[in-house]
Amino acid sequence: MTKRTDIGADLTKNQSLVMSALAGSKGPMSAYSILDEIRSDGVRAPLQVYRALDKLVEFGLVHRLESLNAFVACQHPACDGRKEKTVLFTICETCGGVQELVKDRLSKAIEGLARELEFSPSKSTIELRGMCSACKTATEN
Amino acid sequence: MTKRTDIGADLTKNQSLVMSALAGSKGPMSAYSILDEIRSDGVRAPLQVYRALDKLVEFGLVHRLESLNAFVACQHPACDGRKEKTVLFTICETCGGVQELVKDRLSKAIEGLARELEFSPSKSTIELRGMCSACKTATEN
DNA sequence: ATGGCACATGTTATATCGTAACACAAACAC
DNA sequence: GTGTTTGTGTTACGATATAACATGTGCCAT
Ligand SMILES: [Zn+2]
Ligand SMILES: [Zn+2]
Ligand SMILES: [Zn+2]
Ligand SMILES: [Zn+2]
Repeated sequence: MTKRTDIGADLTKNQSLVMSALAGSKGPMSAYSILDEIRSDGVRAPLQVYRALDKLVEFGLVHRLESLNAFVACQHPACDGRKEKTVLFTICETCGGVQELVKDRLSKAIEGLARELEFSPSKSTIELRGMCSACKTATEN
Repeated sequence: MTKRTDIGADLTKNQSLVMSALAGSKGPMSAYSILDEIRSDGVRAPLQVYRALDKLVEFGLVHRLESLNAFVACQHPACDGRKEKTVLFTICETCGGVQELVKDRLSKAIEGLARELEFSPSKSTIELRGMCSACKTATEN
């Protein structure tokens, strides 16, 4: 009961439930809001959700947004699996929308910096908070 | 009792206490560990610490590390005041050391990306977790 | 087959991080 | 003085995350 090479395939029961909740959500979800969604499926305790999230993050199917204490389903085809890439998130504080990006120039800049500092990153967090283009045009009414 | 144009000058009592605790610490501190440090000075409740931290962050004297839920005194002369620059933190998971950097290449990459996406950032969070050079050489014994 | 192992699960209790709501005091503007 | 802003103090609570312990389930080496 494990393989996971296909997106969403062969997850355990709790992992599937958490994944579905996230995949069905427009924006990021907190662990507790995920729990509320899947209580009806028999999940009762926060720990069950956190454990599933840990695995999903490890698999690269879910990302944690540190500045929100929340989680999103991976939107980026290039994350495919646990390959460590430098991912950036934009988070619109008006509509709550999150966009996930991998940009070569940015990755290069980070890698170069790490080399220069002789710092070995195991994980990078890059989050931009602000206003997305859609909300901006909506405000200019 | 406010001016703050000089580092650390003219902070309120609670702000000074929090600032001193942070300045005297080698690494980042959680709000509650700051509270423990300054209980002896008459600060009793978390809210007093959080309020002081909010102001200190606003002044640019303190930064919040989102991936740690903790705070550090600003190490970077160029942060001088509340000027919004793109700051990056390296966080060593072995020794707990934090380094704060402002790098032009990185700032440019972020700015370019934001322009390209028509995203208007109000705040950026860039944190690299990993192992610092000192801990690496210490491990290669 | 059976005992051992790895891994997922279930459950209770607790730790840690952060804020709402209300009251009061000091500084300042007019 | 009176109103306004800003900092403060206190209680209570909400939100996020983990410790500790017990159970179940598939796998597989002996
Ligand atoms: Zn992704
Ligand atoms: Zn938006
Ligand atoms: Zn700084
Ligand atoms: Zn180190």
